[in-house]
Amino acid sequence: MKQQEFEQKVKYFHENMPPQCPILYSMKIIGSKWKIPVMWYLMLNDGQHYNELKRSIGSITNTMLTKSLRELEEDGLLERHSKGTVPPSVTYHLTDTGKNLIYTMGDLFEWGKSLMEKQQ
Amino acid sequence: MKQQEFEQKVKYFHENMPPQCPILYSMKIIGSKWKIPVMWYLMLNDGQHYNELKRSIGSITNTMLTKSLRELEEDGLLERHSKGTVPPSVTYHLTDTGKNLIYTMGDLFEWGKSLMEKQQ
DNA sequence: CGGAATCCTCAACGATACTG
DNA sequence: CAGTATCGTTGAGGATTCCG
Repeated sequence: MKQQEFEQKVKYFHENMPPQCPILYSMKIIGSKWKIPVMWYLMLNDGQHYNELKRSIGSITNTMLTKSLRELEEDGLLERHSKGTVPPSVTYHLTDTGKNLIYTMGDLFEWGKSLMEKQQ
Repeated sequence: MKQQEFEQKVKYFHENMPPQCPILYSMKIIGSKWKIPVMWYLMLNDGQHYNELKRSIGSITNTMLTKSLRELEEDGLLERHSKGTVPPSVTYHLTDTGKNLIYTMGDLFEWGKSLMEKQQ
């Protein structure tokens, strides 16, 4: 990245900044401990059931998985599909907004990866 | 974004995933409350003094500003330049890694912005 | 199977005061 | 000017148990 590109980006940020910072807003939505893992394993295998997802993630508790799913649903990053049967059958699906988020994370993935490699 | 692009990204993530997830790694570095604001105001005006930066951010305490600055320095996102004089004169400067991070946030900025607009 | 309810712990953060 | 030191608070997250 050139200095000039950076300055253009700064200018763009400045001119397009709404009252509340969109980055902080995004971080609030995806910043809690299990949000990224949930989105991640749903990305790898969309439409997983609750317990399937729980096994994929591994160490998450019911409390936190439920809480994360509810919040992500409320923010429109995923959808909950229930069949309403007994026993229950519920699957979770990324929305376009959710997929866009994952896609958006590509650059941060690269940034973190190169920093990891630099630090060891 | 098309479904095909998304799937290519998923494939890429999968094939390039190191033992520890780079996104979680990044979030750990910049996820605490004041990291983004500190980087942000340093981006808007690089080379600010400690108290200048404190006034820019506004509501941050000494404790948290110092802690954030130390950690960001340790992770190589900014540099601390001290003149070693009395009274002290210290300025803070983004490194290339730090500038790259800010630049990288562009997509997340857009994602959050469009979600904000959608939600009200 | 897919959760809900409760209780508990600890670390992040804040408030305040002080200093070379 | 550029921080430290100390203490108090709060809420995110964990552990456990129970339920239709």
